[in-house]
Amino acid sequence: MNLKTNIPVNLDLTIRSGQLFHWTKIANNTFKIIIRRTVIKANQINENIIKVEIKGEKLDEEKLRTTLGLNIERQKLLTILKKDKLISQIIPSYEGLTIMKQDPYECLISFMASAVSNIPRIMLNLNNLRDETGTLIMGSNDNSLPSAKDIVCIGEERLRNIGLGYRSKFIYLTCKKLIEEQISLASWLIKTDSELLTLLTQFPGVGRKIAECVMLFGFGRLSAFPVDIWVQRGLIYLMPNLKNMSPVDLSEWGTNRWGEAAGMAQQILFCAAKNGEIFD
DNA sequence: TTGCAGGGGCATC
DNA sequence: GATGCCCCTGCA
Repeated sequence: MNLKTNIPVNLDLTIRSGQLFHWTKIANNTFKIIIRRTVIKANQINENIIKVEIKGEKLDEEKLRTTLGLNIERQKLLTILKKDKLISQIIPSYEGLTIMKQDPYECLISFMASAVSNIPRIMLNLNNLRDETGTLIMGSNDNSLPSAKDIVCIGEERLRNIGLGYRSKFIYLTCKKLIEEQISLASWLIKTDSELLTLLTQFPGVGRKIAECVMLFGFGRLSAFPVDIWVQRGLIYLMPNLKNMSPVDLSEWGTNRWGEAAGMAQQILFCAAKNGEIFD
């Protein structure tokens, strides 16, 4: 199936931008992405076409487009950011970047695993978690992420053996809470942003940063603005007068400044800072 | 080899 | 609000 976009997109840039951890590169411009019980092979044909093949559970075209971030109004968001004199200077390298849409539960577990870690390690931990405790996706060689129930059965010790360190306790307790309180994350889709932030930060091990990531990448809240060390550095480079603000305050600041384009702004800032582009 | 920093959060003061 | 601690991996 070919997915077309009206505005150029860059799959490679998007996938490697640190928003999704469940993927492998299998060829030039071709990636294998695991989401829930589906394996998506995505191959960028040209700047407006991505060819996809799927294994496991079916996803219709609309769902695939949403998953790959092709349905958000990027033209509109970029227009907002380009009017901002500060951030507009770093946009050109990242015009093809988009925000993908993950499963809320998988996104929550993934970003809990990301705390005080680094991308290679996060991907290693999550790969091992899937391989050792997930279940095989029919018609593929890949496992899906274990469910909350699975993780409760596995126990904290097993998570530690997988290498998740002190995050193991938090992930275990969060899954226990999900099961015991019969929480359906899907039912949170109708919550307001501030309600969602409050609910997410009630999970053990989930503070402002992780909650904002889950809102942005799992719930499609494009005005969320997660602030980690890289985004903080990026902001301070562009606006030195922000240097005394805490990450929590910067998060609010970003959402207030860029509104519905805040999520896109943070992703651009994150990439620019990590690539060393914003330092001279 | 060693030391350090890495997409935080929490308890304690 | 500031500080120490939680774990372990990649990297210099």
